[in-house]
Amino acid sequence: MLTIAEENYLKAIFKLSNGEAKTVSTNAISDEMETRAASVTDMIRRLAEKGYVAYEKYRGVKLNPSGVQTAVKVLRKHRLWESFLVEKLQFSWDEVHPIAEQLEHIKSDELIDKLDAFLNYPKFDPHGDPIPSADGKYTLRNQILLSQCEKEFTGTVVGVKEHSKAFLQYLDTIKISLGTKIHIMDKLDYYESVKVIIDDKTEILLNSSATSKIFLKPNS
Amino acid sequence: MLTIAEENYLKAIFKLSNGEAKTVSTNAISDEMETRAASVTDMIRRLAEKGYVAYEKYRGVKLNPSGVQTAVKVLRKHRLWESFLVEKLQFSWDEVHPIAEQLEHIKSDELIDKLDAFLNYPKFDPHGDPIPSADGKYTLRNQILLSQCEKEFTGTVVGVKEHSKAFLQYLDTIKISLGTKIHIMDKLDYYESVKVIIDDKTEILLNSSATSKIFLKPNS
DNA sequence: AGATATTTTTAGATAAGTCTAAATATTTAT
DNA sequence: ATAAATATTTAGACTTATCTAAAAATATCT
Repeated sequence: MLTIAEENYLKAIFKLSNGEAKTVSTNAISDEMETRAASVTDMIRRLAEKGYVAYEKYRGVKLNPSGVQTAVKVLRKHRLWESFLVEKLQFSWDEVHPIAEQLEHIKSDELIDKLDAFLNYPKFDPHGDPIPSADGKYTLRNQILLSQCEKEFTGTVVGVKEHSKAFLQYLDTIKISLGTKIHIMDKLDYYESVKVIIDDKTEILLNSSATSKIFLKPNS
Repeated sequence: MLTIAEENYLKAIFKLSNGEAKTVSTNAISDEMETRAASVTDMIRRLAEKGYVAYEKYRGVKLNPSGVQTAVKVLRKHRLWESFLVEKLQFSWDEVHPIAEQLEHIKSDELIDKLDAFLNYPKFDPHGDPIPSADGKYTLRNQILLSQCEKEFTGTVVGVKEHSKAFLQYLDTIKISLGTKIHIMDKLDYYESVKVIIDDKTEILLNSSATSKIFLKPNS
């Protein structure tokens, strides 16, 4: 049985390899997890012994199938719990991440499947991330970062890349949430700023720290 | 911040001292927690240093107010989660204990209070145990063990003392659950057996291993 | 009260997970 | 292609939570 720390490392490696079996460096993991590189090396050796990752000294680490499976399951749990917190307990989307970080490590397949059913098998969580089904499958949506959209593009917010309270509250204050319609009026050179209209109403200037974290789906 | 192990020790001490500030022995704790006495001594020293318990070498341990408060809070969480699992996720009462043992250690006051509200502030959990409110108060019901009832007594099942799957499934097979009416027809000497009628229908012989674990409330 | 039994504590070990500091390997830049 | 910079690993230490075996304290029994 995996420990919480082991699950968190697998989750981080999965995140850094974008879900694929890409090689990830020790430093990238230590950055992501806010630990020291030496700790990462230790843990990776343990995970390699248990067969969850393929590891070559100085060459980085790659998830094995069992590692991918575990990471996806933790992600499924995290996102289902976030959905529960928002849908059933009236939490706002900026409050749920740290609580779900704890809940995602509860061990019970029956629990997570019943929770899934209780929530009516949601496909996406409150931040727009896809929720893997019990068999580990999930669909990546047709989405594009706001920062990569052209002038005159119109789309709907379907996800965010960062889940920090600060960022999500900023989005709240400028009235951006999942489902918000965004039209790009202009792209400025100044700090890669983008002038947009929100829900056909408010005109606002967004800089790259926002536009690089907002996913849009093209409007039909 | 308390670790899971520390919370579990406080919970065990609370249970053994029947909620009161009674002194508990090292061995009693090691029995309850299925660890060795030496481990208990270690942990108790740590809890004493942090102020949760009063400890005198060779004389046992007693919860301080902060220890009682912590234990009650863990109990509140355990019982609310059990209620959630049964009421909302359709678990049966014999499945929820081990899952709640995990969930009771999730740290978030807001979570537990919102869960309480979502469940509509239940007073008792699926095993009939009282659920402490947010301020730590809870009511002990007027209840008596079946084994201590006289002949001709009639009462309603309001709680069970043991939460193991085996025991609860046994109660299921003999059609005893919370709310079941029980009338005592006779008390036999043989293994302290008791002859009862269940819900005015089924006559059955219960031995002490059952009667010492079933709480009844007198019928009016 | 003294011998024996029981309980509790101490001492030393182990595993997980982390750290710092130093050593080593790899990459980059001239 | 070699020196400098960067990345990674090793070595050794610490904390938490556990264990076993031995020592010490307390309780029990005649």
